[in-house]
Amino acid sequence: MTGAPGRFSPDEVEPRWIEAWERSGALRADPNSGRETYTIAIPPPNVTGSLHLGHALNNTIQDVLIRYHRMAGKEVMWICGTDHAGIATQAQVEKKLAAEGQDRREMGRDAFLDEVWAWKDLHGSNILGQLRRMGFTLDYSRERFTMDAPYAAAVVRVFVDLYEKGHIYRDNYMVNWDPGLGSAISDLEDEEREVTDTMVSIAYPLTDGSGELVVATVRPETMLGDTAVAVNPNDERYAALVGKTCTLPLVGREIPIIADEYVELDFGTGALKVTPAHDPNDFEIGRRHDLPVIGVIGEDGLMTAEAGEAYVGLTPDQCKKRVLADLRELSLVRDEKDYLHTVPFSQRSGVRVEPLISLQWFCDMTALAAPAIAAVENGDVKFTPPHWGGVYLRWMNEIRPWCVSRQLWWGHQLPVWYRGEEIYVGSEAPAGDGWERDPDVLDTWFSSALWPFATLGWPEKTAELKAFYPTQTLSTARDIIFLWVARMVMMGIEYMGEVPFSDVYIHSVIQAPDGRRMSKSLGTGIDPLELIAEHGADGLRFGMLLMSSQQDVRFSPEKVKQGRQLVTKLWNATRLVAGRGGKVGAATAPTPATLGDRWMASRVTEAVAECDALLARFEFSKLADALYHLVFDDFCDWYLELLKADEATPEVAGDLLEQILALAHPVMPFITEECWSVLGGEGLLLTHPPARAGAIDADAAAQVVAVQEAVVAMRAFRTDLGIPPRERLAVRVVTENDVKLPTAALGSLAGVDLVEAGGSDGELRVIPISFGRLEVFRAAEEIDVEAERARITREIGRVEDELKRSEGMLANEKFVGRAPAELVAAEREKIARFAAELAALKEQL
RNA sequence: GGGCGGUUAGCUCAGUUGGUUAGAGCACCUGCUUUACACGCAGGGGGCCGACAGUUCGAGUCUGUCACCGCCCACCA
Repeated sequence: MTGAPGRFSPDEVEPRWIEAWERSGALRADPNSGRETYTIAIPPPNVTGSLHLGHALNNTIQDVLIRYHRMAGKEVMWICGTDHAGIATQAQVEKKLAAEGQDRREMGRDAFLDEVWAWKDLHGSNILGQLRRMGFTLDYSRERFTMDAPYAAAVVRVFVDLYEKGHIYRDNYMVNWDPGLGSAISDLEDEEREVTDTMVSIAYPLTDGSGELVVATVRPETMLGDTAVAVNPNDERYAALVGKTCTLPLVGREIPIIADEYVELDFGTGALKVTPAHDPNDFEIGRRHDLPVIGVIGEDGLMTAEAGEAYVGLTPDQCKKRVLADLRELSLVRDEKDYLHTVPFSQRSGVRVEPLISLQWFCDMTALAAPAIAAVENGDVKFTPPHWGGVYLRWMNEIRPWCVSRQLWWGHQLPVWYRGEEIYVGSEAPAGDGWERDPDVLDTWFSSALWPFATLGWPEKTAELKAFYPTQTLSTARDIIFLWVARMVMMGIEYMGEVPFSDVYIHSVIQAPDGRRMSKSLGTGIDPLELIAEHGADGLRFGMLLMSSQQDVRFSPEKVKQGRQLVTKLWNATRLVAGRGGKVGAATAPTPATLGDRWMASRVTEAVAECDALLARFEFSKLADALYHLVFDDFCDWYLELLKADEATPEVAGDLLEQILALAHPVMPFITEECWSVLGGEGLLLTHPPARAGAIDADAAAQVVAVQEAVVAMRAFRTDLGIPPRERLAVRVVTENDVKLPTAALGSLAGVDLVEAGGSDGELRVIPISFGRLEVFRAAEEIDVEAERARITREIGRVEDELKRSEGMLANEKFVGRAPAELVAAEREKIARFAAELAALKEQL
């Protein structure tokens, strides 16, 4: 045994079992076993990342499912691996280089990529080590990485294929440009922040000298790229101006005044300056009216030569000030006021997103989306909780082209070559001289989208692919439903002809205890490794499950502590059972003979059914709660007390504990494995058959419930009257309605001596119970009259309240007339019982 | 602006198809060195279930309105 008496040291015990599980070979999936398979593909963590609470929760959920199905005899495969995480990883390495005074542009692409690979080799095993420490039984022997050669080949193949099918194309389009990163980012990678800008009204003189048109803008610097002014076609104020031109101040360009429905009549001045190069809406207006596109902000985030000599090279902010000063000098500023609005910032670099027109590669998603929409509508893919299916469908039904190119170096370089105006897309460089490969790489999510089948060897027809695709369950947080889940469904259907998973479980997001998001940068992060050090991996796993929910929850360390306490409890229960000769691994289940054994066996049966049902519905917090109460309340508080009183047998106790350990193993693999071995278990609980469900023994259950009620009533009686727990009391049991009260059990659990009628000395006190009464005989001098009066008075008050409530209900004619008859009858019965109790109580006063 | 989720004990959360007496853990109070466990055992206090209105014999549960919190989508310059 390990640790001080009553304690259990996870730090000493847990690492041993991790080794044993891996050594056993049970984590390696066998595609040829012929057994029914159960597969989960892990959401691949960032290769250089480290474990956070999101991983702890999500992977605990997956490990519970994996272990549960493994014990159930399935061939399980938990696909293991990591993601190259283009932007995040590149940023980490660039930061490190910057600290050393280096810059990737100076060192060149090849040297930089060498650095990233070196970084990956150094930090790449970190997170997998941490996942191991949590006890997660991934198939580590088949670890995959999204940049491994075979995986990369699959990525290229898909890109080329989508290009050949006409879904992938190159286009000038407005993208979210991240000037900090120097790359386009997808519209899923920005976030809104509130900003107070100045809304400026600027007068644009009409070219014919007949007046001016005042436009309102928060970005005066972009006026340098204006190619029109738009008004609403129904705006009577400006109707006469449509078709005329005005002269763009500072630039002198003559630009048309056009009518477009997009312009709001009642916002600003009702006249909108149109800058197709720098605003998504203006870009659309420009396309509709065939306006020229003049880019005045470059990909470096600075003003271009197109902005004019006076402004080139300035930042947009500097330019804004200069433009405003120049306009004021010309007396063209008509109004300035503060304006609070939200604008997009890059989640990646934190810099304000600059909408720019840029030549990028896109993937049209409409064709791919159609079957993926159907798959959710017809239930091939089922979301839990279900409303996320609706969220998925709303997004899919309005899906937009996906900008798949990123101006990064770390990632899958586009399989695209250029020679002059020629474009070649293929897995190898085309023949001939002068071809240059596109330097851009693919959005990381492009490769992630292939995860469920590329990890299994696709496009080769591997045994693994045949055995383990499609997978069964995908567990993830909601923030990547669009980025990842939807795209996996689309790609899975396109390339495998089948959805990649049948269930998507969306778990809650764990917030910081104060309700803010958990993040390192906010300082609200909590390190799972510290929690493991303090409470063990089992405690953390249990705590995370208890916190898991359908809604977001705040992290509460008490839940982890609760898990730790359950670990300790199991450990101590095991010591007791082992100390009395209980063992596991009986060839045939011992027959429960005593009442205690029969009852507990029945309870275990119920618990097994309950846990099966909860797992099938992904109700993990209820699963953890059910295990907790099974162990604490039923097994320890009642059953082991019955065992001590010889109302249960060690043989059965060992067997029932075995079932409980098997039931709890998916949740708390370490402690259950340890207890199992202490109790003489052969082999590993890891591959043990699941907890056995026997029969429900209603008779035993009824008797134990009766004992429990009587024991609790006795204990309360003692407490109220200040009778020490050790003082034996003489009690006579009187039951009604043929209820059999197992008196031996009652005597030992309540610490009383049972006596027969009339034979006892002392004063009689009556404790009412639902099926009769307990009569307590005590010597007059031992009775604390004050305490007794207080107790009885309190009881009378309680019963009177009940009586009043019941009578009130029955006095209501409508209730009696319309409520179901059995409810009314039940209420009448209650009245009779309360009245009898009340009378008995009053007699004692 | 649209959509989704939430608001239950001091704290973190459960509450099945509406049934009248709303649960758990932690925290709190009172006992207890009961021979597995003080990371324990026993007993106990604590809630007008966000507000208002409605449906119903009966509402934490159903309907509507409102308030506040969170998230997603769209992004009126």
